[in-house]
Amino acid sequence: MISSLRGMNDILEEDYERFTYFINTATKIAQNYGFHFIQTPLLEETALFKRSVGESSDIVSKEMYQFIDKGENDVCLRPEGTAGVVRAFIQKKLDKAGGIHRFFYHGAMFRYERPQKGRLRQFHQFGVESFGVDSVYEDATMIMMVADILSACGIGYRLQLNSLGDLNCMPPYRENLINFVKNIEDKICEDCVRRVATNPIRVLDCKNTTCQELYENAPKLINNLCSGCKDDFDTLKKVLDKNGISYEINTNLVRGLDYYSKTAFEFVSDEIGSQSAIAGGGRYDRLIEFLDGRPTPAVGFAMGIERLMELIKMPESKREGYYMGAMDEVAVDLVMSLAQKKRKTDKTTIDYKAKNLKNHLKGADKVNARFCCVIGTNEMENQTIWIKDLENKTEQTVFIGEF
RNA sequence: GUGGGAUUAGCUCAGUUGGUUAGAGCACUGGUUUGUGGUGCCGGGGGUCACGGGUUCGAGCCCCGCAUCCCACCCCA
Repeated sequence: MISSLRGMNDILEEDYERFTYFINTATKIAQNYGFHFIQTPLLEETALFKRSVGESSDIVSKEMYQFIDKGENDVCLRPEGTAGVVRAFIQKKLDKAGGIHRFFYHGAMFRYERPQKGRLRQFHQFGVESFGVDSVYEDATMIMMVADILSACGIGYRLQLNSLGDLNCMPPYRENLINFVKNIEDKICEDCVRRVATNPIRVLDCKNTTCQELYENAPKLINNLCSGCKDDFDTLKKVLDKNGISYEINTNLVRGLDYYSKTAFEFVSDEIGSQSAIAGGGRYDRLIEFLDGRPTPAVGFAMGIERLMELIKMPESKREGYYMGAMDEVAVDLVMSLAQKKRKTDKTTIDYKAKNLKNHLKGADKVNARFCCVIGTNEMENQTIWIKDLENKTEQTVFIGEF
């Protein structure tokens, strides 16, 4: 037997229902916020992700499905969604056109990681990107949109907030932190030593308790923001307060992708194990110019659909459509052609075997049909069809011409 | 990539110190004295016990390997 590759799942039946329900719910909300769908390729030039996500990140340095194609292009399956959307934005010259452009997308992403609960090699994200708005109110809008989507799906969450600063305040802070950590380098764990070289900010959320104690007195970026970043962060908190969104400040919250600045946020769930981040995002004002576009402010987020799947509360499924069957062999052909007509307007299920009424009612119930329609010898004689409404438990017999 | 646990029917799981033909519930399927379901009763099909080796007179059970899933690290949605 051939099975699917490790970390790559089929989505069908119940899972597909949930998956679609989520996409539909999130799509409706994104549209209400004025966003438009964008679809970009699954395969992109490898350089796109090296430049946007950053070569120092684990995602790019060891988790990409990368290969040389038959035209000798260095390509890879997308490990995240933002880079492709930004590439499309620039390629369509929307950066030069100016104005505001708001997009949402959903689709498969690929990362070669060791799978566990909530972590797959092929997984799906729903994401949103906004270009051309530098107001921090847009950041608040992003957060409220995520909150709306999660609430609409009945999903509980905690929201964590941080500011990563900008070009004015981040680089000096970074130096500061590196100096602080270098002084205690002989006491920190191996991972942290490595982080100082690759992504120093990440030492702050090391899980090692010894490290945590050592970092307690480390400088915090939130206390070293420049006035612009501080004002924005204060405004963001104020807007969220006014709109009833509760949050906690997590000074150790660092986005793993290099392109983020200023606002960073993460929605976490306590119900799904260690892969607890269900949505994450923030501002990335410098990414468009990194990718050779005209400097354009931007902010976005992505949600991991598989991580949400088991948390989604689905509405109860309602009886729908028709079930049709014959109680006598001679009626099967008639049932078939009537059902074919019915399918033009309604969901219709046919049973091709002649059965007694009880079995047909059971069958109608099994497919969750609203109406059970049956033709037997009596009906054949009178050219009628017997219909039972399985919800109201009412019955009627109508002429075939009126069905 | 590192460490730990699990794997028996479609699903959830029993299976005694190694001993005849491996079980249950649900699901599926058929029947059920004259044409009324979701909720009665009776029957039926379905297992290379994940896979590959080994020990043994004999392995679902013990040993080794491997795959997948789960958990933690790591990373992140």
